[in-house]
Amino acid sequence: MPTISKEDYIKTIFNFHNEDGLPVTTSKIANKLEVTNSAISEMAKKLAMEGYLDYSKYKGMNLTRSGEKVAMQILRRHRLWELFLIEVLGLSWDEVHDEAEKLEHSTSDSLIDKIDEYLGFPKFDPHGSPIPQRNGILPKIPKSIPLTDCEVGNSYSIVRVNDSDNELMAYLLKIGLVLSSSLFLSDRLSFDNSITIKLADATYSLSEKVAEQIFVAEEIL
Amino acid sequence: MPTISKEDYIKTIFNFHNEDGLPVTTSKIANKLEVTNSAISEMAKKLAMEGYLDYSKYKGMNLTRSGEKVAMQILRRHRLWELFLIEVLGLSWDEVHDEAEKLEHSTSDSLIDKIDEYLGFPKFDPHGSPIPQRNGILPKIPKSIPLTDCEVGNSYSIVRVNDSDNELMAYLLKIGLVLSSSLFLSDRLSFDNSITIKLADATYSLSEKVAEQIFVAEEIL
DNA sequence: TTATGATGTTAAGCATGCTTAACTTTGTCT
DNA sequence: AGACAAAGTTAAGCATGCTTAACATCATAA
Ligand SMILES: [Mn+2]
Ligand SMILES: [Mn+2]
Ligand SMILES: [Mn+2]
Ligand SMILES: [Mn+2]
Repeated sequence: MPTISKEDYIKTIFNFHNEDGLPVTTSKIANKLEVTNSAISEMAKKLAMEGYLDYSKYKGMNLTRSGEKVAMQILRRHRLWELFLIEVLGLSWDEVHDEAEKLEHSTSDSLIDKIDEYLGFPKFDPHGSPIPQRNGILPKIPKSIPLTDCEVGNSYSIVRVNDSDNELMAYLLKIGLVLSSSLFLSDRLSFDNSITIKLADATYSLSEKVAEQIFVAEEIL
Repeated sequence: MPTISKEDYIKTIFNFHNEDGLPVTTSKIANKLEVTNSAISEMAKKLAMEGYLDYSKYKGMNLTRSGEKVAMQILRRHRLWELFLIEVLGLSWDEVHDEAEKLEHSTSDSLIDKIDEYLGFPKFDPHGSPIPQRNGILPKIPKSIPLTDCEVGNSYSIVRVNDSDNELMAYLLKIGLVLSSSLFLSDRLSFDNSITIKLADATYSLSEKVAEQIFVAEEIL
């Protein structure tokens, strides 16, 4: 029912709210969607009018029940497409996000249900995010923390990666930092919060900004 | 590069031109796309400016080389998706056109090439229309005539069906009039040009408007 | 050949989703 | 508290792709 733009707004608001539980700010969405703050302010009014958002000026936004339902629908489409493109059509880890970003707006419920069935009703997408089920319920995610919050000297396994920048994805794929791989956190510079990690075959230094995108669980020894 | 609207305009112009070789009229496109004539006139000017059309007022439209290239691209996406949805995801004959009508605008060249490869580089879609190859070349179609031009007393096999109305498609599927099936043309009323056909299991009367959508080849006995 | 209806085009206006520029509110630091 | 910068909002305007209404051209038949 909503337009393509509105679907992307609603999805983005959900994702930010899901990160920290706080009302989502205008600037965050503007930055993510690469439009100006004023576009967000205007759209927020419309989405609130249409019942998708709770919004009061200067106070940020929260999805209503109805908005959350839309968000689940779009995330379901996005994440099932990502998995399908990798599993069935052989696209690579770093290509699927951009394709899914478009396909998520052109897929009927009946088609996405067929894809879900074809894949065997998977619970997680290729980057470790949970796939909303047909009933709108989001599978429980394994406990994980961002690499920025980890302790030097420990080993971790990759649980989830924020896939929204495909250049970053291509880099992580290249160095072998993919889902389920192990890493050892060997150092952190307090100068810039950059970290040093050991993967299977080599050692890499990652900036704080990169480390923020990577979510891990403590390795069970 | 063109917008979704423009892609649909260009595709529609190609299809009409392909039918009879004449310059395509404003009304035909307006009728097909369910917009007013004035929307077509305006868009024709823009598409001509952008180099996709030859167009002079009151004289109809023809695609340029550049317009034809776009048309091939969109038809390729549309028809490969239709086949893929049927072959891989199990959608039915009458469902795929509407899905493909949306997906054709959200599919990168690299993704559609993967689909093409997955299907084994097919030459025809599920309704008998040729699928443009990666190089933009349209496979040669088997010689066929509309059911309206057939002779009473002969047998024919179904070569192609115009799939743009999904209610009609569902009806044809229901009565077993699908690709490659045989029919015997037993009667024609000159009163309304309706025809009577015998399929494997039963006899049906089809209006002229329906018969126009069905293309057949004389059965080799 | 001229009237007439069908077909096609233009003009004005609207909704959507953006922009920039001007203005308002908020949070923070002194 | 007061000042200042950051964040957010509003106003005005633009492009796209439609609409309706008015106007232009075409085809054709008396
Ligand atoms: Mn993604
Ligand atoms: Mn999207
Ligand atoms: Mn079709
Ligand atoms: Mn389309």
